[in-house]
Amino acid sequence: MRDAEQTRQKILQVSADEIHKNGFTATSLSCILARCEISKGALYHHFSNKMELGYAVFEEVYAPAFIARWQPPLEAEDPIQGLCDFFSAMSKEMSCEELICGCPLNNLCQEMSAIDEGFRIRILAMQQQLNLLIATNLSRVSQQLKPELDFSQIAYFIVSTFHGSSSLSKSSLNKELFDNVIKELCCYIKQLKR
Amino acid sequence: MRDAEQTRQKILQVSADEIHKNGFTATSLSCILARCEISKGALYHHFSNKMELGYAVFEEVYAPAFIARWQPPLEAEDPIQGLCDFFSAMSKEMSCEELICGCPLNNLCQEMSAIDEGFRIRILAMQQQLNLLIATNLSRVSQQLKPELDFSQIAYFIVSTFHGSSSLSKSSLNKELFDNVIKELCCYIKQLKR
DNA sequence: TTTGCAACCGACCTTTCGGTCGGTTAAACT
DNA sequence: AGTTTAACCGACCGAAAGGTCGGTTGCAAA
Repeated sequence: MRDAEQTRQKILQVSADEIHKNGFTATSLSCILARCEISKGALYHHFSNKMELGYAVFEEVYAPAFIARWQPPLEAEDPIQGLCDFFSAMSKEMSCEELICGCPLNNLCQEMSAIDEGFRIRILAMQQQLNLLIATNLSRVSQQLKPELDFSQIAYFIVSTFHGSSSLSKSSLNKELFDNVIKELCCYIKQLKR
Repeated sequence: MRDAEQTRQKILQVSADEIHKNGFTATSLSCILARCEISKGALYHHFSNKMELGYAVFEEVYAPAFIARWQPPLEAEDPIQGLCDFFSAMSKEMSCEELICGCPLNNLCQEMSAIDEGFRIRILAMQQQLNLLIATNLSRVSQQLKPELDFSQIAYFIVSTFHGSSSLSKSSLNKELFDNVIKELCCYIKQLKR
C-alpha cells in the first residue's frame, strides 16, 4: 500500500510540472498536495522545506531531462546538422502550450538566480556543462568548420539565442516568432562550416 | 506643499526600480510606500490597484526609456555600426549589478506574459515596435547589405540573442559570459554587410 | 503477537500580501 | 471667512502563503 519512493517521485514529477508552468515562487505547496492527493505532512516528511523540494526537482528532474535532450543531437556524427534538426524539430513538434512554458532551466535562471544562491549555483553549473558539451562537440569536427572560431563563445551565443527566442513565444502566444528566430539560428549555425 | 503629480511620479519611479530589481509579483506595495514615504491611501488615490500601477510603470517609464535607448543607434547613419557600438558600450559601461537586473521589458515578458493579458499585449506591442524599428533601419541601408535578407527575421534574432545573453549574467554574476555573447553578436551583425 | 518506527495526516500558527474605508488635512475658490 | 474637494492617512480586513507539530496508521522485524 504505502510506497515512500513512489510518493516521493510523484511529488517530484508534479512539482516539476507546476514549477515549469508557474515558476517556483508562484507554485503553491497546497496545489502540489492537491494534485498528489497527499497531506502536507507527507510532503514535509520527504522534503525539509520548499527550497529543498525545488533543489530536488532541479537535480532529479530538470537536469537529467536537460542533458538527455541536448546530448544526442550534439554527439551525432555531424553536430551542426544535429543542432539544426534539434531546433527545427522543436518548431514543428512542440505544441504552442509547451513552447510558451519555455525551458525550465532558463525560466528558473531568470526567476531565481538573483534571489537564491542555491538555485544560482546549480543553474550556473548546468549552463557550463551545456556550454562544454557544445564546445567540445564543435571542436570535435573543427576540421569541417571555419578556422579560428571560439567554440565556447559560439556555444554561449547559440544557447542565448535559443533561450531568448522562447521569450518571444511567451508574449506572442504563437510559434511564428519562435520559428523565425530558429530559422535564422540554423542559418547561423550552418554558416560555421567552411 | 502638496504636489499630486510629484507624488505620482515618485511612486512611478520607485515602483519601476523595485519591479526592475524584484519582478512585479515579488515587489510589495509596502516596500514602495516605505521608499516613497507615503501611506497606502496615497498610493491608492493615484492608482486603482497594483496591476494598474504596473501598467502605468510600463507605459510611462519602461516603454519611453526602451525606445530612447534603441532608437539613436538604429537611426544612426550606419545602423550596423550603431548596433555594434550600442551593444559594446553596454558591456563596457554597465555595472555588474545593472547587467544582472536585465532588461525590464524582457523580465516582465518572462514573468507576466503568461499570467496577465494586460501585460502581455503591452509587451507584445513593444516587441513589435522594436522589431519594426530594427527592420526598417536595416532595409534603409539594404544596398550595403547582402541580398535577400529577411530583415524582420534578423531583427527578432538579434533581440532574442541580446535578451538571452542577459540571462547568462544572472546566473554567473559577472559580465564575462555576457561579453562573449555580445562579441559574437557583433560578428554576426557585421557579417550582414556585403 | 507485540512492538517500533517510517510514513502520513490535518488542524493550526505566523507572516505578508493586496485591498478597503472612514477620517483628516491642506489648498483653492466663492 | 467659509466651504468644498482633491490629496493623503493608517488601522483594519480576508486570503493565502510556508511551515509546525501532536497524533494516527500500516508494515516489518522480533
